[in-house]
Amino acid sequence: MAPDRNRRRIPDATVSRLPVYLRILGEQADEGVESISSEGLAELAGVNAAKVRKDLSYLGSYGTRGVGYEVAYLVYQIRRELGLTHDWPVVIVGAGNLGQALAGYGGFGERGFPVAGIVDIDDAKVGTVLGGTRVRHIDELPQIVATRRVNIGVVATPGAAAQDAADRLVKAGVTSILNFAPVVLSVPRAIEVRKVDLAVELQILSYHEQRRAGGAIHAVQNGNGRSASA
Amino acid sequence: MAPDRNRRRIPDATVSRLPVYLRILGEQADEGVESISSEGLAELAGVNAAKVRKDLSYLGSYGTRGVGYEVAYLVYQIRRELGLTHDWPVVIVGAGNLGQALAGYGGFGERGFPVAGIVDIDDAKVGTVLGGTRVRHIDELPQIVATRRVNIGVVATPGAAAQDAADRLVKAGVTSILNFAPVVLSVPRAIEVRKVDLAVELQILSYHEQRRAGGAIHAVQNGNGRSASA
DNA sequence: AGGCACTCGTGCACACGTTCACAAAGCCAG
DNA sequence: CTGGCTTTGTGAACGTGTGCACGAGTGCCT
Repeated sequence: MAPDRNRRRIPDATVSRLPVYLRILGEQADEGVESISSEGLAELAGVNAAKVRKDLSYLGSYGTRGVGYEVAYLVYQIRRELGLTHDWPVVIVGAGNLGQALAGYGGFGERGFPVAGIVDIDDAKVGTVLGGTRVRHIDELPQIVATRRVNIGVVATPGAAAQDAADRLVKAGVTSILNFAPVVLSVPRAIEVRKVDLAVELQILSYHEQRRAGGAIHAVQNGNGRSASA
Repeated sequence: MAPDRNRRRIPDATVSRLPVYLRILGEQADEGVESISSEGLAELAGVNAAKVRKDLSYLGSYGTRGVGYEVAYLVYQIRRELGLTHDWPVVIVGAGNLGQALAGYGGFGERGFPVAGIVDIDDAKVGTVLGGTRVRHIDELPQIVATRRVNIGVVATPGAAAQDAADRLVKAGVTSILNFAPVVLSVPRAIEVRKVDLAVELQILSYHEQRRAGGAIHAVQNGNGRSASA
């Protein structure tokens, strides 16, 4: 059999960095770079070189000592591990401000996540066209999920409607959800949920600003010493 | 002096959960709930009760044993700790799909982060009105930041323009940045950067989907056992 | 062929975060 | 006032993630 089949579990922290490496490697490939060292990649990703090596070691030993990593091969391996060897169509629930922006944003399809459909509960919105996709009624959700083989749903509704949206997605057969609504979704254990909450992000920044202002006499004034920040 | 002035450092993990508690407590207050236990709050936030207690203990001892926490007081304390006692105006760079959605989304101002301005480098977009705010040219950024006392900038440009946007924000005097562009920003150490990357989130979901499909014979079929997921 | 410079892969120690478990503290009933 | 019930606050154990430091390969140059 193959040396080791994919039974190794990759730590969450690593999984969340692999997409960053992948994007950078893609850019490097476009620029004609064929080989890259852990230190070079680390610099571009804004992380520690040892971390890069450890992260990549979970995929297997795909580097060459004394040389570095072959960019194209590494791209292939990361894509394979992340399941990006084929497209994952997504369905968007909610055609408000955010849903429209998401549907209109081309970057989705380009990166392997084509919008299979966008639905809303409001009849006034149904029928309008967003980014080449016609808004359909939420009752058509099961059909869209089934015929387009959708596994990933995006909740882009107001908070009050989010749990209902999630329930419908789950019932329709979706197994992963990306939630933009500011609520904690309650779903069966087997469903993977990730949350993006703008208010939370801003409040975290607010905490640091407040701390800066309220506390230290040694208010950080030193302008320089650049550091890459994820 | 006061028992202990705010010189305790709150762990990052806790800071990122406080906004969630805050929102839930606000909702509870609106429903007339006056007191809540760590277990009740934990349930609503989808976390462990011990974690809630430890998180809240970093703010001080604001609970009452045998009873729980007084909702209104806790709201006040969390808001104070997060620096939400006053508004933090934000400036948005980039009036594309995302920038428009952010400006149009009312929830920003409501939560204490009014949009002080939105700028773009494209003259064609300057002058259009989004969510009550007129788009101005990016050259006006320093003026907006100065006159409106803006500390927080939002980068909503395409990837290629993001570093320039960040540079301009920093030069204008912004000290925190929320970055939606899929690039690692290089900024002075003193600047706090948080990143929101949709492609990364989707790719993480893809990883789990791929794992589900490729691996286990014991494909998780058990429909129930609800769990709250952040 | 041998030595040297370079870079990966990883064992190990440390830091951070989570969870358990329990004493301390408050409330209430009788 | 006492005893019992509830819930907080936190010490301690555990698990996960990070970063150093170094052995082990690899390629290049002489």
